[in-house]
Amino acid sequence: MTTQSPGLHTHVLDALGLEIAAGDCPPGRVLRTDELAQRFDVSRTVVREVIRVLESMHLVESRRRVGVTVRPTEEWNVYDPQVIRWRLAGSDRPRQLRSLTVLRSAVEPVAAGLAARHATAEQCAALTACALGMVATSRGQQLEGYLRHDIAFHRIVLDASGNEMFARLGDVVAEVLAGRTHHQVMFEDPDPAAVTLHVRLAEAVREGDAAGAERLTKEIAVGALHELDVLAP
Amino acid sequence: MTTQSPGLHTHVLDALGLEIAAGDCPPGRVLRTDELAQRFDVSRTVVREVIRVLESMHLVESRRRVGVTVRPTEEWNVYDPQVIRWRLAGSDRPRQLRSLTVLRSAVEPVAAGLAARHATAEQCAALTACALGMVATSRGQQLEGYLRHDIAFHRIVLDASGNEMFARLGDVVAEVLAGRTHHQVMFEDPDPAAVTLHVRLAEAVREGDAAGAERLTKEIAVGALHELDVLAP
DNA sequence: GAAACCCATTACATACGACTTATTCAAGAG
DNA sequence: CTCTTGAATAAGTCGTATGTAATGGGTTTC
Repeated sequence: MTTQSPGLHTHVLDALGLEIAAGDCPPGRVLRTDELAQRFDVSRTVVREVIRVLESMHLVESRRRVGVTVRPTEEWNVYDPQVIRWRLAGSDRPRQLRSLTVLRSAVEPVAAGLAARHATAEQCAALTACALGMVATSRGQQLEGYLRHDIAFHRIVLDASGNEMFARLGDVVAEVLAGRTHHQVMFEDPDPAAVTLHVRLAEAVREGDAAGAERLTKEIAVGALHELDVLAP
Repeated sequence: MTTQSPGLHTHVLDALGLEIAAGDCPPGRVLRTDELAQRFDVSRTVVREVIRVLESMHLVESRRRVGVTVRPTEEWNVYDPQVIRWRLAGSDRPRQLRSLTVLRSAVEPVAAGLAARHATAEQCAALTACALGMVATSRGQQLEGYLRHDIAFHRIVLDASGNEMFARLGDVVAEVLAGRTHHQVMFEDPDPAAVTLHVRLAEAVREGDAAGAERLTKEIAVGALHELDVLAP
């Protein structure tokens, strides 16, 4: 998905991005383009393009005569899906999941309220279908299927809000849900209460009940946060 | 601030980014690296680095034999501060301001609630100072000074929330506030009610009143949305 | 005549080497 | 001790050459 083509550029970018996001290169560390070219066995051209991309993500800063310095975490473009993926693959994945879940708890209720007002008939139908799919896969170790419906559900709500900033968080939410499912052991079936909440949320949106949709989404978010508290220190 | 050095790369990137964000290059339009190199009178190397950066922002897609195609708006990384700046400079600035203000109305109340719980003494002091600064500049055509305090105020709240995703929205909020102030005619003094709300919000955070902070921030957001409704169609 | 196959064209992808420029650091002059 | 100056350094820029994949047309085949 991310690596559309196994090009040289993509490979080096991913490797470097992962290293930096994982903290292997602490802030202030300087990288030399020549060294990187040698290390990855690519030309300086490719390295420079990668550096430029990392620079646009504010992960590094390139200055003459000094080299490429890793910037402190607070300056990274943490909303870049690529950066999110790199960080979720690293060691502080729990902290990252918590930050993102708190963000979800702020955004999704408002988005759901807007969705209740603006959702089209097609979106309502799709939402109900996803909720049904979640019910159908909620028992019997079908976590992968459940995850797929869960992701689609939240993406539709964000899209239906009619706000493009919300809509573009669909990828972020997908990463969070996938990360949560794949992180913890997959022996447990999803929380039945959460399934019920999703079904009722689909109803609320269909009926245009903005306040109800917002409240139900808040409950879902609280459940997600609580789940994190239980499973992560 | 953004353009630290008037390098060739930065110049071309800004020019192309602005063009695309402004919609001068509609989605599907193909650009040729050779043409761009000629147009900007730079080498293909520079153009390719720029293209790579635009590609990482999902503004364009580069494919062999076909060229660099502009991607549809829905796929852009609209949380990239650079993209936000480009779009705010373009023609659909009102729409953009509305989207971002709705995002603020979702995020900032929750952030304020968290800030009331986690703010340090220094942050509380700085918040109060900003509120005082807003009061001091709220009359007599001192909009620039008011804006500076307003931006600092919201940035502190987002920082004090302790959530890095919220904290990183400080730049976005700054762009929105600056865009709003510089967009509308600057003859009018800021809304006195908004000033009062900020003062009370600083108090609520200092007293650790999370619910109050959240409610006050919601009121500020409602005011901002209403202001947009009045000034933009 | 339609579908499958092949090949030449095209524009990006990668590489390499030369030169430029800004920045730093240190040595030397005042 | 401060300021100036200059040498060293690593990124910035450029031009060119070659690799590579996707497209479009032409040919073959059934």
